[in-house]
Amino acid sequence: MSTTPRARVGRPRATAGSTQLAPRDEILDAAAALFVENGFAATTTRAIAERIGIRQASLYYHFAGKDDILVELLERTVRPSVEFAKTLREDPSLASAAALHTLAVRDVETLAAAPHNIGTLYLLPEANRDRFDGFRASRRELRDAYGAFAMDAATDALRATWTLAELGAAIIHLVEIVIPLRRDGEMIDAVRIADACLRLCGLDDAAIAAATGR
Amino acid sequence: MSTTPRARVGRPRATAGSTQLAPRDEILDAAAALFVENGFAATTTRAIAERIGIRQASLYYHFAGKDDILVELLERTVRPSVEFAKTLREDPSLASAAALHTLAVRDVETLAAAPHNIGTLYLLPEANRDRFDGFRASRRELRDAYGAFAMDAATDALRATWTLAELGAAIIHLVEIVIPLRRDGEMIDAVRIADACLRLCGLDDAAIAAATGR
DNA sequence: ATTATCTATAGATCTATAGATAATGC
DNA sequence: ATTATCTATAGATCTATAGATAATGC
Repeated sequence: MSTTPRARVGRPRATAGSTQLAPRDEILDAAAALFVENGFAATTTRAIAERIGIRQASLYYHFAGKDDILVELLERTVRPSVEFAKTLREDPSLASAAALHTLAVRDVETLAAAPHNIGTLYLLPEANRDRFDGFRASRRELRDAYGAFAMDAATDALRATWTLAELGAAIIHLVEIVIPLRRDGEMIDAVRIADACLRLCGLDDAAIAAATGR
Repeated sequence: MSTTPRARVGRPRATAGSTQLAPRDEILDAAAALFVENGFAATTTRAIAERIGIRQASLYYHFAGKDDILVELLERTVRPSVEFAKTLREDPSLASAAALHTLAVRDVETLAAAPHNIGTLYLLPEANRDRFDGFRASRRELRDAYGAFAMDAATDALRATWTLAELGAAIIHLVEIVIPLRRDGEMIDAVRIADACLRLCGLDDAAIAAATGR
């Protein structure tokens, strides 16, 4: 019943560890776990390689450098959210408050389910370096999507005192509370966090219930 | 009018930079700025020393190792909050909701005003290492103080579904949203964040107004 | 004598490159 | 021929220690 393990092209690894993933994905997975656990600078290329059973130098066949591994991890993690936000913006039947709530729930659930609590990478000091400005641009895009929904949903009083970028930043960080909470092993409730996002916009319980169809 | 600069004990520095701070505090300040900017592992002892105009090896007269600098920074940053929480708990005239709000406002303001946005150190992956368990214990103490106030102030429905530690963790992370917001240059409003902490406990606007005497 | 610095350096890394090698593909 | 690994290593660090030195304190 077992499928014959198809031999791979290229010189075999010294330690034959069977894996289903493509080598590049193995590296990304191992690096993610280690970056989250120890940080970027403290994670050596040797540690990444050892975790998947290859030699340190072999990493460089798949990535030009250690930075490039983090670049790809950050991009892969943020991109689905940006794209989901885009589809929500294009739905004319969806009120802003409902869109904001939907986006927040989706993001919280994604962050809560992602392997290795990979959202932690957003909090690394290195993620703010210029080298990773592709990621930072995506992040700004997501922030502004949150901000646009929020400004539209917010009460007049709030709209007069917050900018779109400020409100977006506050909400995105509220959503990302799930990251440290998960690290601490605490309970996560996507709807409760999404509700809090709407409260931040000045909506009361009745307005939240109306916006979310409860 | 200028006070005569009093000569210091010990061999003079190669580059005479005038400073008011004790050398130990100079080191802590420089290290804080660099740890926040680049992270712990990426900050070299040489970079810290250069920032204050001493040789790399001279750091070791004041600290046994790089870790000990971070230990002291973390402890110094969290301790005032823990102590303030303790004084609030000992005040019998203060309702829990009011105490929670007061503590949150104070913490947000402290984090917002601290040099170098030093609260960022809490987010470093290294801060979770065993080596820094003194800090982590202080942090748990603060979390549980928040949790105790919050559980006491919360609605029955909430008390039935959250543990003290969970609610404390959620609130402390909500307070600490100020750290990334400040890094991004966004506006900070301590009262708004403290209000959100009470909303997280299920209090409505009227209850929040009552608790904070508005 | 004490203090706070300095110079010099050992020993342990760490990243990335060069070039060899052992598979499969055609 | 192509692919994906391996071995070996250069060059650049980085932390921490040893011991000298230049001030003040008594």
